Amino acid sequence: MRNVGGERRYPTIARVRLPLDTVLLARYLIGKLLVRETGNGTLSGRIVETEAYPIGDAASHAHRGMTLRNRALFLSRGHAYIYIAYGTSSMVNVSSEAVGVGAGVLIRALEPLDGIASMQRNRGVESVRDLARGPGRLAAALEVDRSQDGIDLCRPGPLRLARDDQASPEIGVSRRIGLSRETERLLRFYVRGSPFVSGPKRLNL
DNA sequence: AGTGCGATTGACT
DNA sequence: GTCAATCGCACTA
Repeated sequence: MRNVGGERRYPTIARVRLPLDTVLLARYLIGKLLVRETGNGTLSGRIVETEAYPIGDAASHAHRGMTLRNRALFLSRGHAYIYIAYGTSSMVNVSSEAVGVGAGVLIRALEPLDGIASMQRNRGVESVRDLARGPGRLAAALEVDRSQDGIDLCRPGPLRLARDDQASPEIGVSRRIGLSRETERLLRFYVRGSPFVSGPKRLNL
């Protein structure tokens, strides 16, 4: 979506447009845009991979109740929950239910759009394909960390969601990645055929 | 105050 | 394909 000046526009997504269900939201977010405004300009990417962590899911950080770390999961749908995994990688999630209900959608990969040169600098990597292929990588590329935890992604600000008027991509479904206590439910969604999707090949068919 | 564990990544065989 | 680095945080006492 570009205007005549060639600059991409990022229309925000009203909260009421977000599905009121974690799994539906995970699917809905495929093809939408994640936009990061920094002092040095705009960084953005198309969401090509998500995972749902719904109500009652034993693997969800919200499963054992609200804590200092996970409280953003209990905000109304469309707020950022950001945490650090393995001491080094920040993970970007979207809260996905009503206020007081803990659930979220993990954004696992982006197709880089604007600010690619900045992302390459942030990641120390040239390959555009590898800039945001993986949850920790995309956070590093977009300069996202715990200081954006709790931000409303449905309002203008340093981190937000945006629409993109493109043909709806073909969405694939698989089990989730990287969980030790694996559930059998199909809670991972991705753009079929996209080179920007993470995960083993057999899960991306 | 101490312990154990990851919703990962990058380096390596 | 394997494997270890790394540290914030929840949990136990």
